[in-house]
Amino acid sequence: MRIVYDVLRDEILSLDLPPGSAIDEAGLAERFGMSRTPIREALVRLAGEGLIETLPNRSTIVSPLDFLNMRPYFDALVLMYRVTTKLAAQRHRAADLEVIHAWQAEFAAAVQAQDALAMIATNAAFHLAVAEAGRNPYFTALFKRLLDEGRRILRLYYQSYDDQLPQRFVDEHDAIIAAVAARNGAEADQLARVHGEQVVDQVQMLLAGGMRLDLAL
Amino acid sequence: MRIVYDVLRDEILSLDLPPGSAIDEAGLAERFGMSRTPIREALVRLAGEGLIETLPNRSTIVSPLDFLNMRPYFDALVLMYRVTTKLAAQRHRAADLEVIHAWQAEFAAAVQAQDALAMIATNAAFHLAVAEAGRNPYFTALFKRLLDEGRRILRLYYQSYDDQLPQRFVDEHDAIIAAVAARNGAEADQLARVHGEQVVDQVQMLLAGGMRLDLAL
DNA sequence: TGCATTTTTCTTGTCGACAAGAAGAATGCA
DNA sequence: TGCATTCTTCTTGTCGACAAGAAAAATGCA
Repeated sequence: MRIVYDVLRDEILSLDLPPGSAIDEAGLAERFGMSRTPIREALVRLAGEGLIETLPNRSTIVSPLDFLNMRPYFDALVLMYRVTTKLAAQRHRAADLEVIHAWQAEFAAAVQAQDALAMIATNAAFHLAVAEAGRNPYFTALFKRLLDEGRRILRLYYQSYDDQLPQRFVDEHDAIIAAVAARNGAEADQLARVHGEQVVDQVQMLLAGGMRLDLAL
Repeated sequence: MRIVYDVLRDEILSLDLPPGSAIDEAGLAERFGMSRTPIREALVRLAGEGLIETLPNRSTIVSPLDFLNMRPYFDALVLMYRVTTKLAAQRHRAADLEVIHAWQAEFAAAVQAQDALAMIATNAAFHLAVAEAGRNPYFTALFKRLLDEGRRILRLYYQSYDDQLPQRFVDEHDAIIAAVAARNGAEADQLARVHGEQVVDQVQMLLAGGMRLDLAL
């Protein structure tokens, strides 16, 4: 059922269900007050998105986070930052900008309030709104998946600022909005690249250092 | 069950199940000699990949092909051609080149034999092998999905050559292999771009023209 | 006691049957 | 006859129970 899928997905992405933990169908069935059949359908969907891994005839577990080879993840993330922003500059319509502005306002508010969880959510929503304006469902879908996967990783990132994200990020978002509004694809691309690489560098520095402790979330 | 998923997937991509046609669970259950439960699981997986669309409490149909807005599809395809080839140049290992060479040989043979279906399959396998050498599962997954989706579209393309693909494509593959082997990322990127855009231009010419007839496949 | 083998016990995978919901057919009324 | 409403019929969604398979426990033998 839809509900089961949504709840489990959120619990996985928020690390309520820690990576590697086992998933018990019968238990979930009891918890949600329904039969195992709809539970299994939700699990199949989650497996399709790579959020859980199902060992045949054996247990199914929440997909582990692989902190060793994150290079591919970051490469993909930065490229999607770039391409979706560039496309937004080229293909956006007036109404799109309103949505983007709205999310940027919420993001700024979250930064102001030093609310880490809200920052993660609104930042993702901001960039997704930009991606939507680019009108390429293939890129948007991959980007969404990367941002979701990132919810499990980026949390470390925000913690490195002690729940305090620099104002600079808000400014960069504003610059991106300006480039998109001006339909300047090259500029939008460049800004998105810098914006993305900044996140990546920071997280990699964290991982290179002794940030192992936080993984026990 | 795995088998059902594979068979249905192939029938959809090969247009044996035409876009828009209805899918009957009970019928499939009888055909595969099993209960509806495993059938449904296969359908959920297919829906997750966008190959079928399921109207709640109503019928489920094979996803229609949208020939009007294919721009996003082509944009994504060309970008994935480029980025996977470039990464292959940067990250491949010796063993990867052997696999790539093997598929290129099969592709050349298919062109020689003027076997359109084999061309489609081996061309996709060739580019996927290149993508695998790039070692970015996010890009590879999207690329695979685009190539699969392309099996339903590209067929038109190959028909435009009357099942006779120019030798030029084989040569371009060779050039790509050379750039990858030389670890020349920029060159690989450029070659992949031209290669991809060529396919796109050709298909778009077909669609602009009166190629509507073939859609009744 | 140590190891191989059997048995038990879970978990997952599959089944047949029933419930729910929607589209279309049939009916009744003006 | 035309239209709204009820009823039928089909398809999908869910259920509880059973089958299959794997890990763990127990047993037997040296």
